[in-house]
Formats: sequence, structure tokens, C-alpha cells
Amino acid sequence: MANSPQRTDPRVLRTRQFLKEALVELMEEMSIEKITVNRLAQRAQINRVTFYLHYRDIPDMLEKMADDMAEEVLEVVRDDTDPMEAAQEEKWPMLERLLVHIAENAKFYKIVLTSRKSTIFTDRLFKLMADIISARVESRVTAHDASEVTVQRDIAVWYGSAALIGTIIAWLREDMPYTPQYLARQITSLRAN
Amino acid sequence: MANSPQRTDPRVLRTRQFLKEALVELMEEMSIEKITVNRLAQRAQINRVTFYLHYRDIPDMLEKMADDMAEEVLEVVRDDTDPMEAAQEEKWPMLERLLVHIAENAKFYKIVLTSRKSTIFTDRLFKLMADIISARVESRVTAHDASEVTVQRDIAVWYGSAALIGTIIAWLREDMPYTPQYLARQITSLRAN
DNA sequence: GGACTAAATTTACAATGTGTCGTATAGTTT
DNA sequence: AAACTATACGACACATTGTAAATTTAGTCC
Repeated sequence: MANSPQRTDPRVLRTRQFLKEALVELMEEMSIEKITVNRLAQRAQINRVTFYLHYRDIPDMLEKMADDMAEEVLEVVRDDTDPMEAAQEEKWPMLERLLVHIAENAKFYKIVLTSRKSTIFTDRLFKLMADIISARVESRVTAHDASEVTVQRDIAVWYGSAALIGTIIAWLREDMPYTPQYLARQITSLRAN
Repeated sequence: MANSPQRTDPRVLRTRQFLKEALVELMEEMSIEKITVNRLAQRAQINRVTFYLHYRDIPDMLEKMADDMAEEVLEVVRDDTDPMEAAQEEKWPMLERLLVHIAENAKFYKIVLTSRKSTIFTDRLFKLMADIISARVESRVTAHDASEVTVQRDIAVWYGSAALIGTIIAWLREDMPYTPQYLARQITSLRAN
């Protein structure tokens, strides 16, 4: 959970742990705008004032939790093999490690990644696109004339990372109907272009 | 802007229009959790109590605005040509129409789609993935052995729609460095698998 | 174990926000 | 012009926020 080396006092760790657990609990029960410092402190069994000793406000706390998450993911994902070699295997083991890690902590990831805040607009668009793409995939006749347009690097990166994260989120929303291994293989073959 | 047929009173329309404009303005200036009914009414030049005559609270208002947006997008995107034929053209004109529409209303879409709420976690993951994919794309040696794994339909839909929306959001965040037409071509060639 | 230090609690307070009353005023419809 | 209805206004009880003491509790260090 990534503590600065100076932060050794068990009271601090305990309090923050309580707060984090309480926040995740509340995020499961209600949308984030309904979560108040009052409720949070009450659920965490700590005094309301104590909260302010650790975080400026709830958005600040969310940010720090996201930092911790990113640190952990980076640890899991950190590749020992260098990218040149990795690219040549079709397996992409990193992806599988990532999905396994998320599956192991599915409760946490599902809550924080699918929490309804103001992803409203994005969500709506996502649903629209899903319908449309679904219809398109349906009627695909493999019209491959391979015009081979050169693809802008940054566009490919936008496309690939959005696809990856969106797929993971959708997978979590559906309570992981596939194994991480299977999903990793599927994604790999989708992004084979 | 989607008014129920019964809603003809110009006062109602005016008030709602003021509220919507004020909300978008405030979303541009501050993160959503800082927007209060007080501030909103003040900015919209209406009485605070009047707000409650139209919406239950701010999340409710956001939801209704998202409904309106979805309706508009659907209008723009609605395809006259049937999907069977459309799939055979490599153009996918719908995508270009969508991007043009978004570009025309870029101010609105940029604000509502990139507003920092609690997309914190998703955003962090997005950045991580972008780095990783970037590195991978960098060192790609076109290791195509075309193992041709069958792809689950729903996974492909998740993947495709997330990629599309994420790309659009990233494009907006960067203030649209490419024309809608160019981006549409790029995306089409990316999702050519 | 005892002294020192840091964290947490407790109580209090002003400021702001929420949601809901009547009632008055203005604009709309027929 | 009369009937209708949305909006404005003032007021209310209540919750939340952020901060500031003073005090208690718990952990650290020797």
C-alpha cells in the first residue's frame, strides 16, 4: 500500500487503512457525491477531525488512493524482459499478469473503476458506441482490402489504451465472465494489427 | 435539446437553458464536487429555489443533460444505409459524421467528457497503459503470425467501443490536433481487424 | 519502566449548503 | 381581461464543512 519510508507510526497506518476501507465500502453503497466526511469518519470509526489530519478533502483522498493503486499496478506490470524481445512473443505476459492481479483484487477494482460519478456522459456515449459497433460486427463481411494507411503513433496509443482499460472495466462490470488468461489472449489477438 | 412535447412554456425552456449553460460554465471552471446549487443558481441568474422545480439535485440534472446529449448524438449517427451495405464500404461514414458533430460542438463535449470527477482511477490506469502500449508500439517488429484466434463477440464490442470513446476523449483533451476526417480514417484503419 | 513525542479525541464555532415551506409577482395561454 | 402557472422572495430547520483550541491516548526512544 505504498508508505513513505518516514511514515512508520502504526497509528497513522491504521487510521489511513480504516479510512480507505470505509471509503471503498461507501463507494459501493452510494454514489461519490453523497459521501461526506461525516459519514466516512463514522464508518471508519474515527473522529471526523482526524480525517483532516490526513487529507484535505475527499477528492484529495481519492487522488492519493489512485496514486497507491498506480504504484501497485506498476509493480505488477513491471516487465523484466526488454520490450524488443517482448514484442516478438505473441503472448504479452504483462497483460496476463495485470488481469490476474485485477482479478485477485476484483472487489476493490470493480468498485473504484465502475463507480458512478460523472462518467455519465462518457457512459452514455460508450453505450451508444457499443450498440453501433455491435451491429457493425454483426454484419461484417470481412471487407479487407488492406489499404494500409499509415497510422499516427499517438492515435494508435490513444486507441490501444482506451480499448484496454475499457475492456477491463466492462469485464469487471460483468463480474469477470472470462478467466484472465482467456481475456488476455482475446485482447492480444484483437490488438494484433 | 429534447423537450417533451408538453413543455411549451417559454419560461421553462429559458430557465432550463440558463441552468444548462451555467452548469457547463461552472464545470469548466471547477471540478464537479465544488459545484453547488447555490453557485449554479447564482450563475444562471435564477432563484435557487427555482432549481428544485426542475431537477432533484445536480446529479439528476447531469443525468438529464446526458440524456439530451445521447439523443442528439443518436440523431447525428443514425444511419440511413443498412448495416450490411455499410460494412462493405471501408469508409464508415457514420464515424466521420460523429466526429464532425463533436468538433462542431467541441466546447461542450470537451468540458463534459473530460471533466475531472472520479475518473481518477480510470485516468491513472489509462496513463499507465498509454505508456506501456507506447513502448510496445515503439519496438514493434510486426511479428504477425496471424494465429487467428476466434474472438468473443462481446469482448470485441467492449474493446471497440472503449477504444473509440477513449480516442475521442484524448483527441478533445489535446484540442483536436487532427481533422475529424483524418481521425476517422485513422480509427477505421486501426479497427480494420 | 519512565519520559518524551506524536496522533487522536473532544468540544466548539462560523460559514456555507440543502431542501422545503408559504406567499407575492410576473409572464403565458385562451 | 381572466385564469393559469412558473418564478421570485424570505424564511426555516438541518447537515456539512473546515478550523481552532485543550485534552487524552498511544507509540517511541533511551
